[in-house]
Amino acid sequence: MRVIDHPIQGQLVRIHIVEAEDDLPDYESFVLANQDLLAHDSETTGLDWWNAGIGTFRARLWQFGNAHESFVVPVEKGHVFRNAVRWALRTTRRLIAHNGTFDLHVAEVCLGLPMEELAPKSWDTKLFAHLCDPRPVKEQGPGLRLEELTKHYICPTLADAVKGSMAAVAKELKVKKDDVWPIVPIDHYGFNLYAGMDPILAFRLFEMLKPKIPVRSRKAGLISWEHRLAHITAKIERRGYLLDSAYAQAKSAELREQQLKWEEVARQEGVDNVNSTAQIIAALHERGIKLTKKTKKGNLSVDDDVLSAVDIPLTKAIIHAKKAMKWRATWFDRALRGRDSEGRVHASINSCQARSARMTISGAVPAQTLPAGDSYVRHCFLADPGHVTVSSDYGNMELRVLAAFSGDPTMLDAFRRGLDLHQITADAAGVDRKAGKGTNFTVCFGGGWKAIVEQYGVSENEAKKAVKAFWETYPGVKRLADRLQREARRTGYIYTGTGRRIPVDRNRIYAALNYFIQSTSRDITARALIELDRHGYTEYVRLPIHDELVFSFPEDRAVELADETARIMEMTVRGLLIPVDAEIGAQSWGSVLDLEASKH
DNA sequence: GCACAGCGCACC
DNA sequence: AAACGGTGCGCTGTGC
Repeated sequence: MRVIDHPIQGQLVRIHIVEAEDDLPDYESFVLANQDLLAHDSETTGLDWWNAGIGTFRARLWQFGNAHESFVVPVEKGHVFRNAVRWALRTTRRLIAHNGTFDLHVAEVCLGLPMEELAPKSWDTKLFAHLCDPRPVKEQGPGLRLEELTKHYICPTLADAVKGSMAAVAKELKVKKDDVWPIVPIDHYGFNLYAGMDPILAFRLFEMLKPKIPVRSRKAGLISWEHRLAHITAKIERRGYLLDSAYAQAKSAELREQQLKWEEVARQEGVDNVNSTAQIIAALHERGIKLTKKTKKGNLSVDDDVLSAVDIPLTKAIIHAKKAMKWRATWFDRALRGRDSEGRVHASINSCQARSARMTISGAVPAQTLPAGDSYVRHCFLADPGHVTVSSDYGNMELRVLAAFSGDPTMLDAFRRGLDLHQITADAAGVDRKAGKGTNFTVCFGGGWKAIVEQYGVSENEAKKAVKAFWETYPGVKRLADRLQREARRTGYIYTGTGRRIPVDRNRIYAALNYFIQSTSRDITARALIELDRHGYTEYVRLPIHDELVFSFPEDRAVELADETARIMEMTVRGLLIPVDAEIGAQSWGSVLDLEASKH
């Protein structure tokens, strides 16, 4: 057994490195003495846990610890060590981990411990951190990553030292940071320090964060609620989504051809690299074209809007080449790269991520950003063999949430009687429906007339009229917005109906209404996932996308299952129904879009 | 050679 | 008085 003593704010903590079987009795004593509550973490060769079966992914170390002491076990050294870890995970009554969903995947595929066994007794410090303060570092928050939280809540220098230790290892081994994990020697000091410190920090964070969770959030049961949700999204990740590899490969090749063709045109027109804004600006200036639109940082912008307005072969070539590249790389190639041995792709679902607690979905299926306008990309995602895709979405979710919580009579009446809310806004302002719709959405986002002009191409005059009319037509919304802004100004926070506390920046008080609407909507979708899980439907869920759930149902029961799940998803909020519409497609996700399009 | 900021763009 | 909210990712160019 090797020992590393390392200071945390002047106090030494001890990391025990298990090297041989002889070291296991001490480790076992430690686990037994701490079996009521232990933090754990795993170090692996990468993040692609779904490749454990084909041997390209494996667990290397597993660590257990409390606030003062940890043990690092070399699971890759053989079954004796794997068994020792499996035993500890089973014996411990309560497990703490940071972003523990990942470790649950690893425990399942590398140790054969079902997620269903460990999840109910697991606490995730990332969820605790989010309930305390969801803001990322770049928005003056503590962040949600372990290093960031360590820096904010425990010790800034320690966070840098631990993070730096792996950076130093990468440098020493002359590889990129991301490539160090599979090759770093199992007994490397920096690696062991990094690994052994993790559970100690997670344990301390847990102790630190638990009392900081707002009383209202705790009383509302948000802690267990978020954990249940995280375990459901982990099961969705585990199931994965069947990829139509032949289709994806064909489309990737097709787009590559288009990309090369248009890049060649751009080259002949004087732009070697279509992704270089600098080259594009230079080429346009050479042609005497004046650019005026600026980026956020004040530089000249050459986005799609700007380029589309200049009708010459060069801009056309740039637009087409960039789009072909983006679609190929971001959708098809990414999905193909992420396939497991059965041709399925596994999204990474952060169940509680944005300031509003909205989920984010990244990795091989960036579900939330797949092109929605046409079915070209979504065709590559398939329901299981013999299944069909069903997409169930909430109708006007955010506006209904706004109506329900504001209690505004006009808005409530419109939804109850099935009237056209966008037209109501439009009529009140004396503008067309497009401007009315733009106003309804933009106000929900906290925007003003300028934003409506920008995004919906409405005239300045009309936009101003529409915003004024909005607030006059829906006085209940005004009252809700005012109340939330007052609360935010007074306390720095708003609370949602589910007991969630959301920080509101002083210089963006107007965002309070949007945070409320967005977060409440997220919680309605989250509630649906929890209820569906309770009824045993999670195996059919492929993805949650804000106000929509995508299912794979057996074809012969699709109608029945679509209906049952839609009824479970539906929710009445303060007397107003948030309805769900289930669209049944063929096997591919894209087919749902095609069928919808053919109806209209 | 790598990390990071900035940009542009896909979505709700 | 007015105020556009929330994301992830591929690429370039810059700075270390």
